[in-house]
Amino acid sequence: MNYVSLLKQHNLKATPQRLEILSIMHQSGHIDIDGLFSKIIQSFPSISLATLYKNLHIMLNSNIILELKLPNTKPKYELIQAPHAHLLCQKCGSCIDLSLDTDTLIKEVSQKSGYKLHESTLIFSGLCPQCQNH
Amino acid sequence: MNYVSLLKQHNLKATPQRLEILSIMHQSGHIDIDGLFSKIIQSFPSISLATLYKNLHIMLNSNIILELKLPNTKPKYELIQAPHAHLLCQKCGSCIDLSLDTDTLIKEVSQKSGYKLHESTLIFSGLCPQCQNH
DNA sequence: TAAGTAAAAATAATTATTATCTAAGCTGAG
DNA sequence: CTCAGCTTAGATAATAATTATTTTTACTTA
Ligand SMILES: [Mn+2]
Ligand SMILES: [Mn+2]
Ligand SMILES: [Zn+2]
Ligand SMILES: [Zn+2]
Repeated sequence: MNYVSLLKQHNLKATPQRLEILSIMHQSGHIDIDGLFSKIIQSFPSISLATLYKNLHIMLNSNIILELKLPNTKPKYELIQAPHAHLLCQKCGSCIDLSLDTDTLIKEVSQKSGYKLHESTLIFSGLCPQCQNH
Repeated sequence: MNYVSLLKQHNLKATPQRLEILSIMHQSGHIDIDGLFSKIIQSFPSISLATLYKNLHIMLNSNIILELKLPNTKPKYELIQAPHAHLLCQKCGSCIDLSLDTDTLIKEVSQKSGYKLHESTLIFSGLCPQCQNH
């Protein structure tokens, strides 16, 4: 994926810092502000949390990334892809994607409730396969 | 419901402040820290946010109440009842309960993923019936 | 090149949350 | 009943998290 054009599509300058944020997110999948900071500071030693927050907000508003509010932790950020659910391990703290047919679920709930629904946040918490053997 | 015995069941003292917190939550359904504070201060003018946070944490740990992390707002708190999903209106900000068979959903996801799941957070966002007519 | 713009950097300010300390209230042993 | 022990509210301070402001740098283009 070409992040330069992704940013330009949203009328945002493709600065090296922003490209690195997106690249880190691509590698990490789901990452919180501190994880992001400790990684990006390696290539941009002078960057500050303020710059990071600023860029996260800008990219959130442009719908390039999304913010995942999870129980018991700081919010995590990820690149926007197809809508999906999340699996959380309460022991090791891992968070992984779960492809799930959110569309039909949303339609069902829309009918049932009378709401005109646009999005869903579906988080399932428990023990991942590894953590079950301990 | 008798909040005195509810608290005692969890080995917590049934102080007037805690009882009032629970009573406000019962009336309000879903309420954030500021809403809670502005209500409770009417009956307990000397209470502070610190006391409020302290008691929320205690009751969260005892599983008397739960914390709902919603997009774009401060977390809301509610009494623990049967597991359910939530409907969020992006226009008026309302948050209401949606009874939904979370059990079968959890079972499906457990099978599919290999996780041993204990709980789910299901939030649907969109427009409530009222807000659709504007 | 000079002007205009957008973003990074540096810093300050604000807000949100947690920690510490003291005093008050309840409880149960003697 | 009374005192010691324990829990909590209240008061306050400290920390953490986020946002705002200002200055500097870099890029674009006329
Ligand atoms: Mn994801
Ligand atoms: Mn609810
Ligand atoms: Zn795990
Ligand atoms: Zn509405």
